[in-house]
Amino acid sequence: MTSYHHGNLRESLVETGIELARAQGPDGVVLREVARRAGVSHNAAYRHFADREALLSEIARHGMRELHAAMQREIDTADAEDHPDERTRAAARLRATGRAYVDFAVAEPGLFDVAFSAIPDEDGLDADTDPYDLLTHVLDDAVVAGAVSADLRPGAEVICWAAVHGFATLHVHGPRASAPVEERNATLEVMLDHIARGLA
Amino acid sequence: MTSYHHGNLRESLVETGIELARAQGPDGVVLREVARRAGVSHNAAYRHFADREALLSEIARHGMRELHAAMQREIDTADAEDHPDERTRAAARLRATGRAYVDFAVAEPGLFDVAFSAIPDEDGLDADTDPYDLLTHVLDDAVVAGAVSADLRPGAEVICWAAVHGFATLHVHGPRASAPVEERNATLEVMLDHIARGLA
DNA sequence: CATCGAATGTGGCCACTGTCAACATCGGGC
DNA sequence: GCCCGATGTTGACAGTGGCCACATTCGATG
Repeated sequence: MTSYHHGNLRESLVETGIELARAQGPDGVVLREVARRAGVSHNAAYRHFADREALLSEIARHGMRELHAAMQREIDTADAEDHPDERTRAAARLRATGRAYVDFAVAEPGLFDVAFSAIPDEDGLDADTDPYDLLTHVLDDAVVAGAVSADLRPGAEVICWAAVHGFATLHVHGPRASAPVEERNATLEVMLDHIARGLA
Repeated sequence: MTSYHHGNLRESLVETGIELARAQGPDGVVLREVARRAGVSHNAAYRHFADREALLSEIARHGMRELHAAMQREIDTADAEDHPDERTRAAARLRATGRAYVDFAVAEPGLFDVAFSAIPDEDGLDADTDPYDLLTHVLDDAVVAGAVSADLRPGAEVICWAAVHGFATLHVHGPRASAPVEERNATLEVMLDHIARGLA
């Protein structure tokens, strides 16, 4: 039954690590605990990861993919709704992007933390799993649709990202962590208003 | 010379801890290393701090004070400049606030990290050393001076803070850490433009 | 000034972690 | 069928945060 060789250890370690990351954040990803839960001796992980940081990087990569997926879902939902014109549709997609980002961070603080605290490994993310790439496309589309002025396009990714990322971190483990949900959501909408107006 | 009683241990520990925090961030603040550098046995720290987290909180408090001071300095500088009217002056102060925040984060990444990663101890910051309070006042003044519309005042602290905080964290240890300084500064100015226009 | 209790610092200990080196076991290609 | 590389295991080490019992010193009280 339990053969000497696990057969699928690397994947199991990553999955277990993800569980720990979700439950307890970066510090919860303890190599020995991961190994224990995977039913394997401590040290076995070293056959698949150079060190703890390498495992964290893999978990971070997964977190980024999840974040990307959550954003894509919200974008698609916004896209499927009725809109009077393409400009409005593009604006809705941009809003959805930001909302999804914050919602993900709040719903999965541990993963979110790991995603941004771990040093990414040498080869980054695929273009189609990188949240930053997604935002870039949404903004490009918004320019075409006339929701974002071409003059204001340069640097817009960073600005949008900064606003939303800061909002998320302040509310995840920062000084705003104790803010009520309704207030958080209301303020977020106001911020998204600002962004939309500022870029138009 | 080296008497049994240090005489000033608590303060020494905090100072040493600050050095470590500045040099290596939160993980660099190792109780035993702090004690070592303070020329005292490990464990002595427990007479002054409940645990490592308590020392980190104290360091975080210091970081917040430094951040506050840096912001205040920039604000004063902006205030001392010539301005055509009070509206412009208030806008300049708001910009200075944001710039100082980012500059501090980039200049003191370790302290900045500790300030926002450590759990603040029970009694928070004095009103006059809390960066958030400072921002609030700057915004209030800006409303009076007509640089910020009263309609847009609610939630403005959080939005300004989020934008600037996100910008800072993305550039300190996030995916934008490798961005060139000129680009960072240029983008920051654009973001400050957005904020100023968005709140007017 | 003497004394004694509280405050402060010490040394030893424990459980735990990441990492390394040596060894065990397995599975697939000659 | 055998052997070598890949994969897991065991044992060890240094380093950490935290607790305990003990040592030293300071300061208030007599």
